[in-house]
Amino acid sequence: MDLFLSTFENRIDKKGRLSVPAPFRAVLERRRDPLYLFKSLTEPCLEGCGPERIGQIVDAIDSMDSLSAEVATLQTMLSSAQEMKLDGEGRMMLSGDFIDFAELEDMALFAGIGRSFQIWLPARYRERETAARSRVRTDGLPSLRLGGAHRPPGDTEGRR
Amino acid sequence: MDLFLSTFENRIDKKGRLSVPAPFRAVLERRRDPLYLFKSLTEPCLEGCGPERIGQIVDAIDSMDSLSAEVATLQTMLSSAQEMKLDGEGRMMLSGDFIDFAELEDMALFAGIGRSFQIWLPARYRERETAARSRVRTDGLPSLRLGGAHRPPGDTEGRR
DNA sequence: ATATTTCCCATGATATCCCAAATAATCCCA
DNA sequence: TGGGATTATTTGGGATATCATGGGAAATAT
Repeated sequence: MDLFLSTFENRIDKKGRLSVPAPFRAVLERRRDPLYLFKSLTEPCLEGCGPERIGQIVDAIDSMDSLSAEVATLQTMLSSAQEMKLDGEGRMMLSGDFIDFAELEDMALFAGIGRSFQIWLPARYRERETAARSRVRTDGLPSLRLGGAHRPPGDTEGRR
Repeated sequence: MDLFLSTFENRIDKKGRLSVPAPFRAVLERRRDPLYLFKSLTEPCLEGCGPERIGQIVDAIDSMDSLSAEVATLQTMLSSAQEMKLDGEGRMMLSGDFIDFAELEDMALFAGIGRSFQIWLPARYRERETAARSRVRTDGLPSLRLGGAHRPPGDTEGRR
């Protein structure tokens, strides 16, 4: 299983170009997948993924009550999604809308989170990471029984 | 079942390379597993493991409410995780982020803890080990029943 | 025609590869 | 059991390749 992991910080040059980290490009190229970006629903960052994840969102919407507010919310994810084309060096151009949404300046931080990744203003990402780590100290670790074949509580079994 | 056991102390050379102890490499090679490192959530050290643990975290995230704080915590783990590529001599390159986080200098101590291992600044690890042992004297042993095996009183611990 | 995007090549920084030296562990025979 | 020889492992350094970045020129759009 190849995943988006680790973080990378790249410069947005004065033409607005941004290199996608080579390891992330490698994941997509191995799968011959194009890259999609969309605005996060929950945080001031962009989300990046391949087409299968977009498909999951579409499927999730199809299975819901089409009149519900949740559907309208999820649809905004899709309507903000763009297929990104990369130049020969693996760079993409971010639209002004994306830059404004994530409040990006001259650096962008890519944070791999498994099947997708996020793009943050570096300072903002670090704040969030610090917050997560201090939460561990107060609330303890998320219940993950490492080592055994355990499932986290709330897992009703068979995903996907 | 082969496990990561014992401790090893290796030098970080001026290029930032660090040999993975041969016995640890042997465990991974037998399983044909790549090595992953990530920043510990609870201590100033790095954690090393195989892909199964990373997969557990990815699956746990998928099965949880994506708005929960726990998910953010687990994402922090993944974002700090890197698949380490080893050179022909079994060395890996530590990123500046890893070195800063664990406050490593020119030596790194590998501590095998079964299914995973940790990487510490040697002096810090020894502090912690001393503290753990003195806790045993003041607080008594943690409750651990090893399949009914008894330890004769005075046995300070099972080193080989 | 002017601005913006895309293509192409150049460059510096850094990671990777490859071979060699130094150190530590193991073996083997007396 | 000792001690020298052999092998495994760690460490070092130079050469090579990869990658992020920058800029000019060509292409496309406004």
